[in-house]
Amino acid sequence: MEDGDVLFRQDQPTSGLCRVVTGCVTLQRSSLNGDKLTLHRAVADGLFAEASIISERYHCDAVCNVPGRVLKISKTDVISTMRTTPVFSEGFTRLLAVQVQRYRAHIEMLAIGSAKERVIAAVQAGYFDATVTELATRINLTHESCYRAFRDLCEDGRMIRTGRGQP
Amino acid sequence: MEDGDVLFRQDQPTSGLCRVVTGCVTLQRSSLNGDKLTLHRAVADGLFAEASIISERYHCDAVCNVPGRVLKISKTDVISTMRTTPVFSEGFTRLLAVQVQRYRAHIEMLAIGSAKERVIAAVQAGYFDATVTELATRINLTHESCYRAFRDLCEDGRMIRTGRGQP
DNA sequence: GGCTTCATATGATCCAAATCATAAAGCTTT
DNA sequence: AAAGCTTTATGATTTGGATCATATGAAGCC
Repeated sequence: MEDGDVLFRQDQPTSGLCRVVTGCVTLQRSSLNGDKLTLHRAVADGLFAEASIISERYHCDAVCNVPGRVLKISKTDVISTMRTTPVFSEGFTRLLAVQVQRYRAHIEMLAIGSAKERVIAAVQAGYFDATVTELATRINLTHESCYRAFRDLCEDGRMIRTGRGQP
Repeated sequence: MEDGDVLFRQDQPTSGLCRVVTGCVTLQRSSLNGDKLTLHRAVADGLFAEASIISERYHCDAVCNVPGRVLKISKTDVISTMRTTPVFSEGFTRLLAVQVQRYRAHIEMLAIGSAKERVIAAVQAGYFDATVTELATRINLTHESCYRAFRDLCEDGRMIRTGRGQP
């Protein structure tokens, strides 16, 4: 899996769920006006496309972010394993529940009105793992506003930034 | 269960998941500055507090919206039933997966910049089931902006509103 | 009936974030 | 090393949504 590789695309029929062994995959949806929205990012040992087992079509694109390896598990395998192995069921359920909580937290973050507060919340939640532009997009801000928020927060002494190159 | 009844509160230890038989329950979180955020609304036959089986404490409040009956299922019961009854496991998983999709759709909606477009998307998604104020809060708008969006959309001929009293 | 409360609705004003513009630093690539 | 790209960064301007103010109609209550 190389950088930019598309593992599946929105509206394609679902084949099953995926496990990231190494590397990183982002799930994104393109809206009608063309701009992309990152919904989830799966890193090593993370699962994605969990919803694929219940829906017939993927509802977002999966694009490779960091080169690595991905394991595909077919839909039928998942369902049969769930029937035979309760531990797997439990683990899978737990995983989905964690996702639900994560999304809830994200929605809560998006409800924060002020850009500064939203940026702080995002950084505290560990969202700042790539570029500022990417962080900004994830929390519905322009990169300009995000840079300014960083600057102001540093000026206020609420944040200290070191080594810009690697965040 | 009467209107305004609190079924559980944020940070209380979890007891299990709940099923709405009749009535309606909203899950909401209060932020630090005191204003509430609706995360989910469960109507008849809906489950809520699914995440309770994996976390030790509730991470939001459950408040009765419309009087009715709610069934509580203990955490241990859920886990043991999952072990013995694969069909239950499957159904539960499906439910969580649906939730994940719902949240993803919601996040996507919140990414819509223009108030007018966001309101349209919300209405199309079936969010307008109560008051305008409530709809506005759910999509991170003030009720004023929401009313204006409705008015403008009607003026543009993109929407027709009838019978204001009951939406 | 009169009172309160809430949802609806709109006008006026303000402000923060978007937009537009520009530039330097860093990094690939040729 | 020069060219081309992205990321970081900030200034100037605009604008759309928030805020504040106000009014009306409907529901509930004593």
